[in-house]
Amino acid sequence: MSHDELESRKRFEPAEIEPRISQRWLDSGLFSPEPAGTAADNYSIAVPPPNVTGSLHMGHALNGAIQDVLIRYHRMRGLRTRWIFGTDHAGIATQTKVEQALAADGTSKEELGREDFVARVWEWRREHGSTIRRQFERLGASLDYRDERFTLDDAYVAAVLRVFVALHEKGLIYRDRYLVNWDPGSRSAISDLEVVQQEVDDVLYHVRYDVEGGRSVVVATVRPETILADTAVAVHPDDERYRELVGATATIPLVERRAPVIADAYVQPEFGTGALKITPGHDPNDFDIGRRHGLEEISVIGEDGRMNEATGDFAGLPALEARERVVAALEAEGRIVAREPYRHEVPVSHRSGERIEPLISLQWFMAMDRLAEPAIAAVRDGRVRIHPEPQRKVYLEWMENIRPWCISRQLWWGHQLPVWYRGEETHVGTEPPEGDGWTRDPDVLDTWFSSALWPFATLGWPHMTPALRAFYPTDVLSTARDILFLWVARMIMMGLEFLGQVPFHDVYVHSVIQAPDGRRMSKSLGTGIDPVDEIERHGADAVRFGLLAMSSGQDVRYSANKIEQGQQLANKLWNASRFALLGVAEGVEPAPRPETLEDRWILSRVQRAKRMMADCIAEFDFSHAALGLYDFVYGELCDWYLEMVKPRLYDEGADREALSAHLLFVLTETLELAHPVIPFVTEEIWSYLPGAPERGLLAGRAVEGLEPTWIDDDAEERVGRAIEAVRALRGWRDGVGLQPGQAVPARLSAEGYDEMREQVARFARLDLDAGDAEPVASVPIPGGAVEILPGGAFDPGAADARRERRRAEIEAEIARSEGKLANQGFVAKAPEPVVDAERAKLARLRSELDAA
RNA sequence: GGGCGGUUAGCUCAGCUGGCUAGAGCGCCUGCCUUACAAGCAGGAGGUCGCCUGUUCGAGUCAGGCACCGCCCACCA
Repeated sequence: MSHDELESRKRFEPAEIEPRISQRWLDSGLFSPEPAGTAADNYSIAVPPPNVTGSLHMGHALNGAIQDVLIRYHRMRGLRTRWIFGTDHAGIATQTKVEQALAADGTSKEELGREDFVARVWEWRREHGSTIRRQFERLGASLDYRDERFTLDDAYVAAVLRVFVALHEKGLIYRDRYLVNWDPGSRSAISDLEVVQQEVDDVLYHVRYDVEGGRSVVVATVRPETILADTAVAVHPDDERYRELVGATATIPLVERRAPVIADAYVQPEFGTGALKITPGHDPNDFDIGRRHGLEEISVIGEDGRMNEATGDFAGLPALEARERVVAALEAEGRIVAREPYRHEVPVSHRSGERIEPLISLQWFMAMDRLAEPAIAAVRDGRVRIHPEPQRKVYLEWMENIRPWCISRQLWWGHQLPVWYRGEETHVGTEPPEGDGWTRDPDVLDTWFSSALWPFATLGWPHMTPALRAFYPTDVLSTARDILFLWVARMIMMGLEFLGQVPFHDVYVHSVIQAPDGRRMSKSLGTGIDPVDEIERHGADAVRFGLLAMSSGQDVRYSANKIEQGQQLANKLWNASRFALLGVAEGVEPAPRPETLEDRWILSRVQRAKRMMADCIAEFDFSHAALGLYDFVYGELCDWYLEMVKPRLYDEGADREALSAHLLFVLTETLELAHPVIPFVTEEIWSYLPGAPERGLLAGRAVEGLEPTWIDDDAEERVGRAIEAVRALRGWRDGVGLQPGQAVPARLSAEGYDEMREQVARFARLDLDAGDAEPVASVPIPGGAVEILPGGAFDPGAADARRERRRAEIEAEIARSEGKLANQGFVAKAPEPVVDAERAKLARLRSELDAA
């Protein structure tokens, strides 16, 4: 780490530095603390486990940056900190991916058989499962990579089965024939949450059914093929038109089935014909109506999406083809009364994109209401805080209307149900039953079932391990909004049920990053931006900073220039550090040794910045944390303090020891402040600080909180005033055409510049020892003015014009202020401090006008 | 259909419990290669805060309505 090397590295080059720093962190073991103590003393976060076959997208990168800020910040507060890492087996997603690979090889999972197929998926995981881990490393995420978990680890499987069996014993998990969302794409049932609505154009057919006594009724439907499964016709109880028909028997066309005309308030008299065909076997509403009226539940469409053997001539046809044939047959009988184009929303599988086929199926369900109750209470009473606030309401709303969860999936990749059958017997247990002739239920559990156990199954539950004691409950759960119900709510329920404690104290729901044009970022739309590419281009610090800076309580558009801003910050800090490190006296260690007003000022400003950071982190306000850091580094440290310090630092004759110590101290505090946001550049700079090798990694440093005695209002006021004066003077100089380098003879006639006189003169290039000639111009500054003396080569016309413009502005503002103060309502009703402030402002403006 | 959020400079966004002469970054204009950084420095232009009503001494900030935009939830054939 030689002086020369530092001298030559004029830019921060993330590509060459980051891998090295990353390796040092990994080798240090810092991210893998020994479990000790209890969760109350420690800090932990369980990462939302990415899909094992996945790769890093913007959501991961943002969430990674957020969690890493929290983790690094708390680790640097000296807490034993663990960020639990692992991946999710992601049932459908992974199975689909491997199936596609098999198809490309000209084979299929059926050809392989279940056992070989599952072996293939494990192989796939060995090959592709570490991508996302390496990508998180590149981001600088200080996850515990040494203790990686997978939701199909043996121990994890044991936890899942135990939970299943326990809930079954409590009667909360049960098997039922029920209408489920059947996804013909993955050929599995899926849960309500995996269904999305999609708008399609359909035809609404009006079909005439015969009713006994030579009467008839016309119903409207978009799915004529389900007529074959109709078991009733329903009308509204108050519908005068059909009053006579209620209780009569209708005949279902084509199948000639006798079916009652029933009255049910669900029917909307205004829609269509006001009469509704009832198909309990293939429609969720009809299913409910059917159960209310004790109707038969007939299935005509099978799990393959084709008409089943009960449909006679139609058997074997895909439902859509059957529709045309059914319509043709109805047409032949003259039963199609009308057809109208109809645009509506239909349920579609989120996974496969195929249209959901509601059908009755024997599946396993979990009753949710009893589990939801304590999970609602935990959020209501604040044991779990959800940020930002609106999400809390969304959570409660959903939980209060929770419905049973279909947990069985007809897949091969996942946790196979711990259920065995033999004839009429059913055995549910963590161990297979005794005796012969048992077959295990082939179904696996919904992936989210195992994810629900994540915060404790990763820590060794059901055993009370040191890790579980040390890190459960975790502190924060940070996630995207789309899995608040799918995952977060279920973790709270399971945590409370099995551990008796909430799984985390705070839930932070972060922004969704949209494409720059406001559309969703997605591969298929071509709107995705790969965070790894961005890391390569700009560095991990830049990407972290940028994502944090653009995040907020709501969705945001991706902003490339925030990433660039982050890169600039890293580079700025790097160069500011070079300046300090190359300029300080040899052999001096960092220590607070303020000698001058500006030394006190910067010390005070650093404390303010630390307070800002602490507040922002406590409020999950990451964009202000990042931008506040930027402001401090640019607007205070670099623009002013480093510039103010230069003459002293460059004065070879002076004793620079105190200044050097203080400068290094300020740098140290800045690095500590910045590290959670931009860990790489700060760690790199840290390694150059005198005495750094003995102090180890910055990432592992336990940092003091802010020191309140260093907050110095007096220094802030005085230096602040000098800064304002310099700005005014620079603006004036520029406005009157003075060359930047040219000194101007001037006289300072303003209050409060005792210690700052020389600095102001230097920054504004004033020659303050220019005698006592009559001034030719005057520049107002706080507390008075700077009078410009003859001899400066400036444009007097421009100066006058500028002065006039300024005077006009001030006069306008004075008029406004006077008007306000003349208003009796204002003086009488506004709070006293506000009125006083207004009076002070008016006085200030008047003196400014005098000076101008 | 219900709920939530947004609409502030050319762009992306800040503006907490009402007191603002409305800010930042980028972009733009002007001037500077000033011995940390030209991926830099200094200065500057640029906004009737979506629209309408109201509350108030005072509204970007609060209330009501309207108009767009986005998201979530929901079983109208």
